[in-house]
Amino acid sequence: MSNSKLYKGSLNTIILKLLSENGKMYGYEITQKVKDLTKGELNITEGALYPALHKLEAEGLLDVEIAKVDNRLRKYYKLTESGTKETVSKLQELAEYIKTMQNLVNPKLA
Amino acid sequence: MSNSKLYKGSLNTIILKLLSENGKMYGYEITQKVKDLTKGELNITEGALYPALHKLEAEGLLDVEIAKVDNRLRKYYKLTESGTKETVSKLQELAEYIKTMQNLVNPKLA
DNA sequence: AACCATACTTAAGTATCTTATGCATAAGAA
DNA sequence: TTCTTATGCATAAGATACTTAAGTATGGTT
Repeated sequence: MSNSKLYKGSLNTIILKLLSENGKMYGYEITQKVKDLTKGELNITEGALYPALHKLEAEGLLDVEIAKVDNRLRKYYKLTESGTKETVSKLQELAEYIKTMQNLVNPKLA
Repeated sequence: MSNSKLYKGSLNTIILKLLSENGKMYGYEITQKVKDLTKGELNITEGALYPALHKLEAEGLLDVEIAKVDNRLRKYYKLTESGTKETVSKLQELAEYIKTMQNLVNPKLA
């Protein structure tokens, strides 16, 4: 996913947030979007992404819709209702994490 | 370490930064300091901390000094020279990670 | 006497990710 | 026209970082 271990644990948050912004996306599209938005700093590997999508679906946070474009398969994912709630919660967790870490690392601001 | 998976991968950064601030610390002290600074939000478990300290020592980033206080053992850790360098690098990574994630999650600022 | 705080250790299990491989279609370069 | 690259998904094996849990030991509190 990246050379920095810090990204461990943030993949689900990224997926959920992107879906909440873009309505529906397919896996490959997500990898490209992330590469784009981060100017190449963050590259999500397929080996991480697809199992993550399957798990989120199994947990009922995502719905799938299969499409065929140019004779190629695409699996579009979108948030379910509970997926939308989870997105809010994950984003709060991220904000909280960032605040906590800045507090630890930059205690002069505390 | 915490209910949020986001902390996965940031333990080493936390240890190194605390040592760079406080000169030398022992394991138990680190857990208490983190609990303090984060008002209880982040609790580092012993099962995570002690192996991490041993590994950082094995990598040459930390030096150990054993002390006996009140008939109890303490192992004080402090940064080596290369540990100090690594701390700088880890803190840069953290800043970079935060920037990237805010970009992904808050793209209006991009 | 029982419990909690201090202090360190380590083993077993889990989760997340990397690395690698595989399948399949299409477009572009050599 | 053959080879590479891009598109698109899937999954198994291994690495890593953590959780959970148990163990050892001292000392203060109820």
